[in-house]
Amino acid sequence: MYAFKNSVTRLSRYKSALKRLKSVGVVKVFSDNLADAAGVNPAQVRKDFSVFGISGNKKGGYQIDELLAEIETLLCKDKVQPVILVGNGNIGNALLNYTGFEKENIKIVAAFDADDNKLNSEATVPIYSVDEMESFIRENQIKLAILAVPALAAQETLDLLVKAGIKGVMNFSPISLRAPDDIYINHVDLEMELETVIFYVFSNANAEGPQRG
Amino acid sequence: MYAFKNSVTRLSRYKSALKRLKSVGVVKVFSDNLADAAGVNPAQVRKDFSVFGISGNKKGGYQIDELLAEIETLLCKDKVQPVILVGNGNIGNALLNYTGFEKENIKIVAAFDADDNKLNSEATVPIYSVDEMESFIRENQIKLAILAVPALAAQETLDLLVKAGIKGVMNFSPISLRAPDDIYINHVDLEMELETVIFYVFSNANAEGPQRG
DNA sequence: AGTTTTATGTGATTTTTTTCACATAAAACT
DNA sequence: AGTTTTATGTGAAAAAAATCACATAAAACT
Repeated sequence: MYAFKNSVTRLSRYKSALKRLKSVGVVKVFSDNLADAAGVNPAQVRKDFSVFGISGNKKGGYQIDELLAEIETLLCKDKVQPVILVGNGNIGNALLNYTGFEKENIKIVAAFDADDNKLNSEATVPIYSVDEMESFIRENQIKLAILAVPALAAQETLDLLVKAGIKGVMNFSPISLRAPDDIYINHVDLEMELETVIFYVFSNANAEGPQRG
Repeated sequence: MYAFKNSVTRLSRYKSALKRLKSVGVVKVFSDNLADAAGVNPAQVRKDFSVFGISGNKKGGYQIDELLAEIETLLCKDKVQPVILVGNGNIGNALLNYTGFEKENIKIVAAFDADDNKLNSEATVPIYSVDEMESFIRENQIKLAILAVPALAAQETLDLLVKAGIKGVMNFSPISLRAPDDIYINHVDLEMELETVIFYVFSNANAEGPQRG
């Protein structure tokens, strides 16, 4: 349903690699440099750029500044993206204090929790009651939410978010959610990610080639 | 390099869906029930099971208990998996207090940090100096690590982990890491995940069908 | 100005992943 | 016991993703 998702995630990875290269003074990259820095195949880099209409200079590679600008435009980094956080538990709170989003022009503008003891409308990022969530979303026309509530509350919270006008969700709740087709949900499942690591470390699924003698 | 990675991550998702179904009293599932609960195609479920040698009953579907047991064996859930956490910052600390791992038989046995002010060998999960990390890994034969250190320290920390015998890493540091082929690294990039959501919400890349008019 | 070099951009190819579709076998029903 | 029903398991087909390979054009060098 969502086309070239891998290309989009790689764009993000290229961006991060480019910033790193830029920070050490590099001005120009070639597809193989960048591929190397991003851990992919050089043809993949060029193909991805082709998909998004990014072009470089024959023989001259890509000017990092220009390339970054094009990628950042594609990733909507030209203005601050306001996001709300729902669920101020363990993970939610870490995300609230996470400095990584800000440098990517993503700002958590408010958090919401069902537990009244956690509310604090005076905090740098105010924490309001979920009862106020729907009106906040509507009034501020928020389109993005980070969902970090317990599994049991996840689906109903999502329904509420969707009803209020949220169009994209990063979901940390350990449950697959249902939403209309025009809502984009990215499920970040920490247990699953770690279990995948465990599988490859302890299974012999990654034994190379055919087993011999 | 790592075969059927998607099948492995789906296994994890099936497990979680099955547990949920079990918790509400369901005893038996069919490939289409499970597919529905896990958000995939029924043929995908059967194909995945086929890959891992899991079989059900012709016409009778799958007994949840048996199925769960088989999946859990595949995912090495028969014993507690000891993991170390490196980097006790914002994200690291949230993971330390995250209750989700424990119910999956994953236990963070120790944490390490470069900042001496954060050390606490008396805590439920002791926090030691990184200087002690290598010997801890060797002595306890730890194979799994969660890496949540700042980008600048990530590669050298990884090198140290690998040298000490770590074979699988869940990496939260916002940088792609280099490691020998026999080390499995799973990169969880929070900015990237959120940027992907932003892309699909604000680009018109997901407009349906060919543009008309 | 002409030649050589070199890295892009993209069709073609290969590989991987997903889905289809149906033969098969077990259960349910008569 | 025989017939029908129904869901598995898997080859075959389709779709998607990654990689190859080369024509092309711009830069560098003579």
